[in-house]
Amino acid sequence: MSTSPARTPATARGERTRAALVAAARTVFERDGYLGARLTDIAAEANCSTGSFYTYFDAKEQIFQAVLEAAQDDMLHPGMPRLADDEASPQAVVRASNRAYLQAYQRNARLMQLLEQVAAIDPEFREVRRRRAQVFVRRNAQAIAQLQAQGAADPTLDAELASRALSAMVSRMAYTTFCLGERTSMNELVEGCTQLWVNALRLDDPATV
Amino acid sequence: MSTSPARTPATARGERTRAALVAAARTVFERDGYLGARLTDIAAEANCSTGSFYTYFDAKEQIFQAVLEAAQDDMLHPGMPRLADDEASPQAVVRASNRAYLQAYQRNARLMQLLEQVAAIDPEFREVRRRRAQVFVRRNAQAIAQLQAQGAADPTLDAELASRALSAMVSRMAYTTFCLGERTSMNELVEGCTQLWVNALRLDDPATV
Amino acid sequence: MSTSPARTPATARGERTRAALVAAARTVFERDGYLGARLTDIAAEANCSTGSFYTYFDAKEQIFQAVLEAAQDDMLHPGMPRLADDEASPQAVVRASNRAYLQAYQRNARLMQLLEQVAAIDPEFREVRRRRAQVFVRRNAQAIAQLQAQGAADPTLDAELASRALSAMVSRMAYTTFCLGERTSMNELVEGCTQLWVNALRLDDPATV
Amino acid sequence: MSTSPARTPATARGERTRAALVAAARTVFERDGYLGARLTDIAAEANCSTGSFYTYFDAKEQIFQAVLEAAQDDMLHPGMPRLADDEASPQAVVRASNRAYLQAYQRNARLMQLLEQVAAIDPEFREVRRRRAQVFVRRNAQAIAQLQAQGAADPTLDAELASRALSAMVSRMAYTTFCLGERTSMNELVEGCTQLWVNALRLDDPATV
DNA sequence: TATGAATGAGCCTTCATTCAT
DNA sequence: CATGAATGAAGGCTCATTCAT
Repeated sequence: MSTSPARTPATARGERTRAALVAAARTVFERDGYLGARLTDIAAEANCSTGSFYTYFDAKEQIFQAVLEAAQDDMLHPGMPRLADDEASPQAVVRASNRAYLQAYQRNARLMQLLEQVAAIDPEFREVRRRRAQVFVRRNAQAIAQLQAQGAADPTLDAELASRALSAMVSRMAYTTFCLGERTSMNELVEGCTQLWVNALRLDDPATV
Repeated sequence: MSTSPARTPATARGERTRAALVAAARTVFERDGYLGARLTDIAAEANCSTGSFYTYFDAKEQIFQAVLEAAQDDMLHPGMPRLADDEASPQAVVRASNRAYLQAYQRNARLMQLLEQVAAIDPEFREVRRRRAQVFVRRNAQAIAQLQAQGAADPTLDAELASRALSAMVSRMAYTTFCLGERTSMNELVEGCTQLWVNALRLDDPATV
Repeated sequence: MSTSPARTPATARGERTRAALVAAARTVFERDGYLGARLTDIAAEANCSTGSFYTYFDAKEQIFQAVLEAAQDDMLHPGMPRLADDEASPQAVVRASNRAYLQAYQRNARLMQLLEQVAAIDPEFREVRRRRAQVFVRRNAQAIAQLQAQGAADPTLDAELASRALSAMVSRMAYTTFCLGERTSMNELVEGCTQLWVNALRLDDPATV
Repeated sequence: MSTSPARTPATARGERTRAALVAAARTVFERDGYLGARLTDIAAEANCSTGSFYTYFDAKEQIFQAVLEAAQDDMLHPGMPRLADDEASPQAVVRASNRAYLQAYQRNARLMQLLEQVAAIDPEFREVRRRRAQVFVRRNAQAIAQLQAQGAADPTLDAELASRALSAMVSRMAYTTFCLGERTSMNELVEGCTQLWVNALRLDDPATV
């Protein structure tokens, strides 16, 4: 699964069909859920026969993996607004970072919910989700450690654990808001999360500044 | 589903059969997952016929609901150590509260993972999970508001949002640790979460004390 | 497979259904061949649903195994006419034995052809066929050895190998005649095979008598 | 099928492709069995497209037929060591003949097993097998008749039936040994079969000499 | 000729649910 | 109440064969 598609199309026509299947799969998955999606429906949506599905994928999991991969660029590298920008205050960086994350989440909300669904069912996708989360956790842990080194963040925190916890917090807020329909505005979310980050890390505590 | 069991056993014998089914269901669900569990297996595990299953339950969801209810006491009211105890410092209360929650989660980890699984699949159980979470969020939001009123917590925070975020944080740490196997000790968890709560609420900030 | 049916019916009704399925299977197998037989057809022929098939059998092989077992009594113990009869001449015994075997083969010709078919496809049934053949080979090898000990058969023969070869000879004659339609009368067969056995073992050679 | 290949390649390139397909088919058939072999695999093994397969063959049976034909020379005319050699004793001729047959069988054991497999499934190939067998049966029947005419073989035997039976015997011994793995050495086989032939035909009975 | 993608009929298998005893 | 056999809709998957390039 890690290497996703079993067979790669050799011709342009094949490339088109495969792409059509992946697009159709996303549509059907988002419409019917992972379990509810039938390969038949995906093929139909892609205007091809069920046999063609098996030309490119071995099973539902595999095409879901392909759907995720097709969306990953947008989800993993949300237009990061100068995270390492020297001029920006740590607080501004946190805010920008949270906003970027939350907006990317919102854009791909149906897909994120699907990932939650599949991860709850299939251990292989729990691993996918874990890896995805870890990208953010690592990135944030390093930023926290750097701030601690600069004397700008609470030095008694375990950077790794704090990153895990605060990242989980933002991620979970995104999930409840965009997937479960908890009614909160983007601004509230961004500001609320940012304030909690800032406080938790003591970014503006006079003692740490 | 909301009113859980369809039919309540009239005889003692029926009571026993029903209880056996619920216990068997928990065993089978925890062993095979929600989707993997077949009603046949549950009946077999309970040493009764498949027909008997339908004497007490209408469907798989319903018996899962019953399993949850049977476990709920332990999960919802984890031996709360005097939350409103006037003598205890806010920090001590947060710590005790987190520890109680995390320990209850650990005790019921398999079931919590199941709930995640089912919630990811079935909207009715998303609601169950939401209600369960809300109990904690409310309780914590009230505590936060009270501390704010006492001048002991950052007054600029939105108590409701902060509670949602920080509760989600702890809950998600519990999930990754006890359900996904992230290796963190109970003490690390309790202390890490507590410190982040304390910082985030500015419980020991001189300015707020 | 060796222990054939996975689940044994508990009630009389189940017993009836299972028996109906086995009978239907023999009919369908003999009509359509092993490969051509669809589980659907077998269930239909037995007047039950496809689901019922799976109540008693896991797969086509398994029900075929059951069909064989149901027929085995007639095939393995063909009314052996006093093989160890002291009064009978060895030649008479060979003749009677061959006749009994060939008649049993003829009675079950369609099934024997099926067994050949399945054995050619499935290694497990090659083993079944081998075991069935071995029963005859052993029995005959012992008879040959006994005749040798009595000075009534060519002592230079390897009794085991001779038995294997001569048994294969009769068996193959039965196959080509009753399954492939080679036109030979039962009498020709019996007499021809018997004469070859008698000669091959030198049963009436003056030197060995 | 009887007229084997549907289309004969016109160009040298076509000739090469066709030959590659036949060779690949033998490899795949021997590896996966007749039923297990997919045309796709054969084409892949021959390093050509599935489409090309249909340029030369109409179906799986047809290429199997081609495989058999390609191997037939070695199988039908095993370097017959002067069968009609006047100088050799009948017994020596039988021995040489059996050895030649058994060695040819051993060389082509996988293919012979395949032929058994296909013959068990497809009536057309039963006919192929029958014709192949008949070549030997005829040849042997003529030899037997000749020996009878010379007063060297039991004159009471039906030459045709005896040939059928004794040929089947050798053929079946070859099958069980080389295809089913019955452990018997080539020498044992040759000597055992020869002795049974000699006895059965009474080739060295003083009365017939 | 060669290519390899596209086709789709066809069969197997599962399991929640019903029902006769 | 208990039993467990019967049901059958539903969907996954294969692979021989066709066809557009």
